[in-house]
Amino acid sequence: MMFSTKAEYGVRVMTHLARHEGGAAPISLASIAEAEGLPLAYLEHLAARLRRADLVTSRRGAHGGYTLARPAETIKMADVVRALEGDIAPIECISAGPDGDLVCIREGEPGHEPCPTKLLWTRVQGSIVRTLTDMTLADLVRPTTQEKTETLTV
Amino acid sequence: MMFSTKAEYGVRVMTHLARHEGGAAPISLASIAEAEGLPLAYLEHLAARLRRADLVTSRRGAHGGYTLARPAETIKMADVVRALEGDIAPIECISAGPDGDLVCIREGEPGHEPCPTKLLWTRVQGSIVRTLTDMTLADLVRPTTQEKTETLTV
DNA sequence: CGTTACCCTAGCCCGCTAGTAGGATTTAGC
DNA sequence: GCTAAATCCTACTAGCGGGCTAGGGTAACG
Repeated sequence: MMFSTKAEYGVRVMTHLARHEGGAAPISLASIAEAEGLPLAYLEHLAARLRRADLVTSRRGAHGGYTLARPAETIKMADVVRALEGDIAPIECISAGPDGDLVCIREGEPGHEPCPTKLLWTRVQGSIVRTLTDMTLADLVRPTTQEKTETLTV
Repeated sequence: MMFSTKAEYGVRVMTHLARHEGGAAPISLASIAEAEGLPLAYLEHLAARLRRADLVTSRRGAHGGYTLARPAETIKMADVVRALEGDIAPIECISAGPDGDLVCIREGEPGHEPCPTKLLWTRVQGSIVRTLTDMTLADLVRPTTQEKTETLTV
């Protein structure tokens, strides 16, 4: 398993919001929880993460709830997943340095070249991030043209 | 974090074997453990997985050890990772059905269309599997042309 | 002013990861 | 054959993170 249910549930919350966004009326978490069959108390944590990442906006009080912070077309799934799971790294040894590019933990220890495996993990990371940034929330909501056998076999 | 140290250590063992495979003499786990700075007892578990997957062959007794089961060029990294980590699925709800293609857990429950998010996870899964099957062990061992900024920024 | 919702903090349980421990078995070399 | 070097196998464990629950505080609508 690679992503936890945080990503799964959170993405489902986002798609629910995107689909039922008719008027300006916000949607309560409780109704989402019921519709999706997910525990409300847990969703609150995830909603908090989404809000802190400015992906949704909230309105408190009666008839309050959540709405998307911006149009679904402009919400990259990479941002959603990152808000929920934290940085996207396939493995501990690889992480994003301050300058933004990927570094191996033991890079710099003299005589100790970076993991020979760095090439592998950076490629995996790259392909994940690439597919995630190429998709927007709108892609998940579209009338589902169900492009079936587009994926590889395991 | 997506892959555990099982994948990391295991891949390092494989690259170590690929690089130091001069003659027919097998390489002991103890020497690998020392060279890579990894705990021997733990590597034994990983070596067992690699052996059961027919990726390495072992010789017991004095001067025993491990060798690659076949040339590095023919060893796909996807097989290595799968041997170590189990099936490659980005998330619980998606798994490989008996027929080989990906199914959503709650697919089939009537009225309940598959996760609207299935498209997302299958694409992520596809891209991971694709990069992993496109690389062989030989690619990790080559004189490392260090293709630096090929990866995306996080 | 009460109800409806979001918001925050704290904590709990369980399974898995990352090991350790200890022994049994096989082989090479003296 | 004996011994040392190695793989094999099973069992056990500490710790941590995931996946929640609990309980209260706070803003807004009617």
